[in-house]
Amino acid sequence: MTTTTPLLKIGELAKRSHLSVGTLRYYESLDLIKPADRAANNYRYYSPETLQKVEFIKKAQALHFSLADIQHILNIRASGQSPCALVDELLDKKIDQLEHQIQSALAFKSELETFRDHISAIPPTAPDDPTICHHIGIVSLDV
Amino acid sequence: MTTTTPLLKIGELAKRSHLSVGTLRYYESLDLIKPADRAANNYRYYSPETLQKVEFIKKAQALHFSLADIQHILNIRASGQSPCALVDELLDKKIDQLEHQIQSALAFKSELETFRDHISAIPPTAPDDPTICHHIGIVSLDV
DNA sequence: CTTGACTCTCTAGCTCACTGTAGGGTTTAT
DNA sequence: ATAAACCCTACAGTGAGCTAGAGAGTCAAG
Repeated sequence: MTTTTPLLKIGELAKRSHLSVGTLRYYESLDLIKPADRAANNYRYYSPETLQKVEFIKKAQALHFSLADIQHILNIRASGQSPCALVDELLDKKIDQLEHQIQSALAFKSELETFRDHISAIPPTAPDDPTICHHIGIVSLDV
Repeated sequence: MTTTTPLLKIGELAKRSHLSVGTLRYYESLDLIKPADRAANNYRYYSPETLQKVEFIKKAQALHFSLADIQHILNIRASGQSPCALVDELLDKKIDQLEHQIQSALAFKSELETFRDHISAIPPTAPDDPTICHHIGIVSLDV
């Protein structure tokens, strides 16, 4: 009693993956997925494993991997190797990037706050003043 | 002894502002600046105040205001009003946005770190494993 | 046999702040 | 007179990840 799992048309795959048909075709254009078959009508027919692949893509995206990263991971896997080392490396990189982002956002935020405090003591630029806005006019970004 | 300050050609303005000629023309396309005159040769001739305006734009950009924001500020100024209130409001908004960014980056970073620690205990996906990469396979982002 | 829901390809558009190129005209210095 | 250096317009391209639309073909149900 072998249940033959049928191939999926793109709409079906879209429904199950909660991605749009357009997105799936876009992924194909990036060689992330490809249909197991193209019937005479030129319709895409996907093997059910494609759903796993798409879920993988979504999970990797949730980790903020780019589609290019994901393509790379998928290529390694397709060549029969384990992509885990790459994944770990990318993960480390992401964490480092986040740390950088956080630090510079913190620094910039405190700069802006200092700036805001500084300008709150300054009256608004008068209409006949040649300056556009003193509040910005004084920016040197060391405040 | 009145020194008549001459009008600037675009290359001169570019040099003094350390912006490219292309950028200045781009700013004109966004109505951020415009030449005081166009001579018979169709060259742009800028009044020296344009340099102040361009410096203003650069300072506002340094505060991470978008060109659309800047255009808005400039329009208010051009209509004879003080844009300072708008500037203050935009500044507050930026600070709030930064705070949000920082918080979500922090949260996401600790999520990634937890995830990394979690997967470091898991062996790499074997080549004959149907999973693409266990390290990502287990992502649910509550880890 | 027709209607509606699907599918296809190809193209363009979105955001943002530019940069680069092609194909011309103008000015300045020698 | 000529060559370098400048100026002009108009359009395409960048990155990321899609979305939307035109125009056409296909399939299943009633």
